[in-house]
Amino acid sequence: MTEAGETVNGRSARPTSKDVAQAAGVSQSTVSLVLGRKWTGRVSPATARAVQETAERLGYRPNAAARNLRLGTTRTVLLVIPTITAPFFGAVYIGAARVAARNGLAVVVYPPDDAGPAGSPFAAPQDAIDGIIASSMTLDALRGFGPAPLVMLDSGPAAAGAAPAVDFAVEDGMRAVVAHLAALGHRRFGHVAAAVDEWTFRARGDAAAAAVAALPGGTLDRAAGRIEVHSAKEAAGRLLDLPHRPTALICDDDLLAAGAYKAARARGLEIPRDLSVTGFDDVEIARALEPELTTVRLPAQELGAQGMSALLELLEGGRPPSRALPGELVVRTSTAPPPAGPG
Amino acid sequence: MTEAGETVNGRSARPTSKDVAQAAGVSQSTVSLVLGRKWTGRVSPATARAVQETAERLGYRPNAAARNLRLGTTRTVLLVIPTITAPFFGAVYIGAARVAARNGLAVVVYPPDDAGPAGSPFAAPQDAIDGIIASSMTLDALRGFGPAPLVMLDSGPAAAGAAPAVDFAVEDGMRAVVAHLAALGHRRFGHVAAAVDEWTFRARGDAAAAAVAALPGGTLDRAAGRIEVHSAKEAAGRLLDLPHRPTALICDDDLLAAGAYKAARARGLEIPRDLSVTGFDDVEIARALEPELTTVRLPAQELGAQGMSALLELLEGGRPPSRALPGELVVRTSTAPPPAGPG
DNA sequence: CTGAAAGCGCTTACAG
DNA sequence: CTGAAAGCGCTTACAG
Repeated sequence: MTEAGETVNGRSARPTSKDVAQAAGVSQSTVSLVLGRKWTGRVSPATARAVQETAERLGYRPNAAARNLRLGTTRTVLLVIPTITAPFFGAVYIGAARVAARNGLAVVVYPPDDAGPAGSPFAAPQDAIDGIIASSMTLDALRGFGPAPLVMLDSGPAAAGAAPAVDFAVEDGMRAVVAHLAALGHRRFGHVAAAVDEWTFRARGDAAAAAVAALPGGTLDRAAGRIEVHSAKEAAGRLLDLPHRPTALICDDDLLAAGAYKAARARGLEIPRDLSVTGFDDVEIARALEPELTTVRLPAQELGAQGMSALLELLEGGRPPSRALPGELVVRTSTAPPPAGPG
Repeated sequence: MTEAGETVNGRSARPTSKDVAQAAGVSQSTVSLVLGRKWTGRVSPATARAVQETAERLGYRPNAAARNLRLGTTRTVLLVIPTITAPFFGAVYIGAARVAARNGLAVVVYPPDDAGPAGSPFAAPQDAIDGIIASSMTLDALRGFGPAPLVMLDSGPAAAGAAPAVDFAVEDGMRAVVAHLAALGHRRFGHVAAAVDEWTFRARGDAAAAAVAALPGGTLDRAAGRIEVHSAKEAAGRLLDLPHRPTALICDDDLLAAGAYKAARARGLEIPRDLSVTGFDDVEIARALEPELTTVRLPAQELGAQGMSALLELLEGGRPPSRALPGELVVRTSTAPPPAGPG
């Protein structure tokens, strides 16, 4: 291993544009022009080729700090997400990072854990960024970040009014869930809600309520839990212990559905024979559950990718339009007609 | 929203140390000294205080690019992991990022998805980093990254020979699993192996084989699958279809165990009555499964944290020792004595 | 105790 | 077509 700062023969191990210039017998500015792809019409093709070859041979890579200082730019953007451990946000990150890298940008994730920016012991990276993409939060939570080009993801119309936004059409997804269950014959629903004050969950809850209300004879009870298996089990249990218990549990999230499975099993209810259960998101756990979970697939990676594209457009002075990405109902084996009988 | 480069009253919106100097009536070097905390004995306390107050009032933050250029440092390190979507690596990231932030370092994750560095379309971020932490890979996979201070995580003794390393004591963990099952009375084991050529999985497999071999009457069959539910189900199924089928399935990973659950259910086997199953890692899915999974908890966050600490030490010229973090057997309800009978 | 100056490695007018 | 020079905003000898 050779350390970055090490010198070989009294010379810096990492060549600069000056070194390339010297080796190629041209001026440093010519090197910069050529490698910055601004040479056509200003440098002869032969010289350009020589410079390129010399740079390649010496393994030259421009110094990012110098470039950033000169240009007043950092080529890095901040991705603000509630948590990186949830597979959903991992996918958002991948989508964003992929588009970013294609455009020579780096993505730094913040905050690195579940602690919010406020009161966080973490150094504030917002000093060295060109823009911000925030997912699944309110504009309010972004106050600590100061002014910077901003794109909001999965944050609803309020955020969309203040910044270019990419959302999911979660209401459509939820309506598809209710329609699917209604078509199977269900009328008594339980909503296992995420106890998280975010637009995306309010929208899911409102859409479920509206869709059930539009159903002749439809009823909906609700219990909220944290997005965590045991809290969800407890919430779902409350619904299942109702005197007139629901025949279908609509969960705001796949992990919540895992908790609903536990609550059902604890009561000797078999899914989907005695109880139908649905999730939302379609993360890996949906297919790990037994029976596999009927859920709404949210294109998380696409969300990140489109968010980054919008930020890129914003950075270039454009006005990217806000948009909504459709979800897709994925019917698996956790849903079936309600049990016949007195229910 | 105000863009970073915007000017107000013909003046750059973001103050520099020169602005602070002018406002405080001192030289720019004094500002730098004071804010860099190198002023004691060189600047009078009164002046220092005045500078600090002025900087605060103007909302001054040093320009990172200028600082990096001058210092030849970037204050960012690369975290190279196989994938960010696996909850395990999310935890590693959090641990590393937490320690990094406490020391004013940023962490950039690479590669942003499952594609390896080789042939990846992603820009190479290794041009602007101070060091690298790589988790769960071979030194070989790091060839593209050139020389940089390096710490290896969860990569075994071969890596530890070349760089400071933090590993898990996975062999101990696997021995604890076998001992636990043996104490329950199991003798016929199946090993659902991860089809991943990494030290950590080879070590798990070898430790399981050795521990079972040391058991009077112990037998071990093996089947490998990708770390993905359906592939795991298929691998576990092969083991369960053996003429003399195992009474316990030892899985290299919790997700593999989820597949084993499916294989068992598909054959009408009830866990743990007819079959015991164990996992490894203790990620969220372990508790989402029904019954909850007996597994080995690997302190992933601690791995990231200790890795970053080691890198910090390395960056300061030290020689951090390699070390191994103990796992912990977590006994839940997926393990029980083997069924009595001809088995 | 304080300031003027050099220089990190780039990009980009500007002059020729 | 090519080069000399300025300057981005810092840190750190150096001079006083």
